[in-house]
Amino acid sequence: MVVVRAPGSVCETCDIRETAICGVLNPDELPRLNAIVAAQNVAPQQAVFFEGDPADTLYNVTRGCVRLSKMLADGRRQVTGFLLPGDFLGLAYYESYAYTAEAVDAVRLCVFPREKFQALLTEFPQFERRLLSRASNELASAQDQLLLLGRKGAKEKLASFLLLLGRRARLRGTVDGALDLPMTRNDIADYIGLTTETVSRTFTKLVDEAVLELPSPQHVLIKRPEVLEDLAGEFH
Amino acid sequence: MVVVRAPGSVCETCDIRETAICGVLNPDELPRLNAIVAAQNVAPQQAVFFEGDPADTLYNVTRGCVRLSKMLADGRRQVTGFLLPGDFLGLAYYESYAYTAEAVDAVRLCVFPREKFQALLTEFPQFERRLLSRASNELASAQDQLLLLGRKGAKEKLASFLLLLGRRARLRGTVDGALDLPMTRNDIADYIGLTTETVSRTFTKLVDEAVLELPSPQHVLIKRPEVLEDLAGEFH
DNA sequence: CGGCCTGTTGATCTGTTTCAATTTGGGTGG
DNA sequence: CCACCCAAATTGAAACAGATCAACAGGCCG
Repeated sequence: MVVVRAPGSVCETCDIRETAICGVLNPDELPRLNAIVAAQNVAPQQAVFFEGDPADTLYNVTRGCVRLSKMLADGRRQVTGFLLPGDFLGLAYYESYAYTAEAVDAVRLCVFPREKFQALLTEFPQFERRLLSRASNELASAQDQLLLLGRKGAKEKLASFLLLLGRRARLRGTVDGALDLPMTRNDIADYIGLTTETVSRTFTKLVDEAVLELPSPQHVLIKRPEVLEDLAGEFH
Repeated sequence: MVVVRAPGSVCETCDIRETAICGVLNPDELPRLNAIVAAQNVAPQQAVFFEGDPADTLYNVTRGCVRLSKMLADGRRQVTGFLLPGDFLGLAYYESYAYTAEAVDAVRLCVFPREKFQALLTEFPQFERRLLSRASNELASAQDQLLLLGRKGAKEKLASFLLLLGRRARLRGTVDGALDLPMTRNDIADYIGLTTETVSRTFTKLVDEAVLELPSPQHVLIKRPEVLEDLAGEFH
């Protein structure tokens, strides 16, 4: 694990600062954060930490995609989330992490030692406020995912997943309708509670129905988003 | 909806104060909380609020069981949680609630107007700290539930559910192994992602295997908790 | 060039749902 | 107090979605 001390200007030039928690700090507070942060690169498929590890570090994803997962004793896996740049990682008010975090592709993280981070929380209340707001958004997303896993069929699950990725991609200014899937079919399957085969079959069904195009397995073009919305079936 | 102004001494005599968020306040801070709280009774099956309602109130459950749920457009329902006395309700940092909250049985709530509650948060930082810690515990539970919904079979799901209730009942000092189920089979089914019939069948299987006894549908005796633990399959 | 990992497709199998019929139990009114 | 009523729970039989098992294609890297 390579941890590099961050140069003094990292935060100022960080292009995801507004979307990350750091965004609540104003220019004269920023150096305080800068002082406790380090950068870390994680290679594809490498773990950031494992479920059960002592939770002594907090992270901010600045590049790449991080996969969160939990395992059953016999090896069945549930992916509980995918983190993208701007996402916060490591909020654990027990002493140990509740899930494993691994890099899907080449990942870069901002690393905060827990003690120092908590000191900053006390110093800057708006920081804690922001964190609570984050946590509560994550809770809402988790509940959407409960609905997906508990009550949706295969097609509905995949549709919801693609829309979710689409929404997040749009926030980060991608070409509308073009989606990049850094994760494998197996990762997707473990996220939406299916098998690789069913995910694959469902993709081909949606292609047959002209809802999607798949120039390559990791590149999706959403041709008829309204059909996906319909399938996702959210009540609004 | 009946909202009763609370008498001056409510909080002092509240028997769930230690387990609720209010527990972080010391005796001289308590009156400040008392000043903004009201009591509310909710009859069985009545809604506290609906998904989408403006989130202008926060609650603390002091008696009974509250069911949280989300619906799909066609009526399929996912129960996202059951709240018991001491549980906090209404943490929503959007303007509207992300789920519906309904009384399972006779429920009593402490009601906090959002504005006033937030003012208290600013005034007592340890209050906000506690809330963040709650949120992060809930997040951890939600992830357990994702694992359950996404990767467990019917028997494993029911086992996990009963163990969860058991753990919570033990915290509140019940006779070990005796469980009360205030919710219906249908509520359970919608919580663990099954149908009423499958829940019922799985109960009878567990009774046949002498893991449980069912003196009545709402009263469970756990005879062999180790079998349930085994079925739940948590990795520890 | 060859091997391997990922993805796709096909055939079969199984756990859970669905549909349908009973049974049980708690609450209500006579 | 008892009989009735209705919702909830249980049980059975049939259907189905998705899993499992298996084969094969394609791209990438050594």
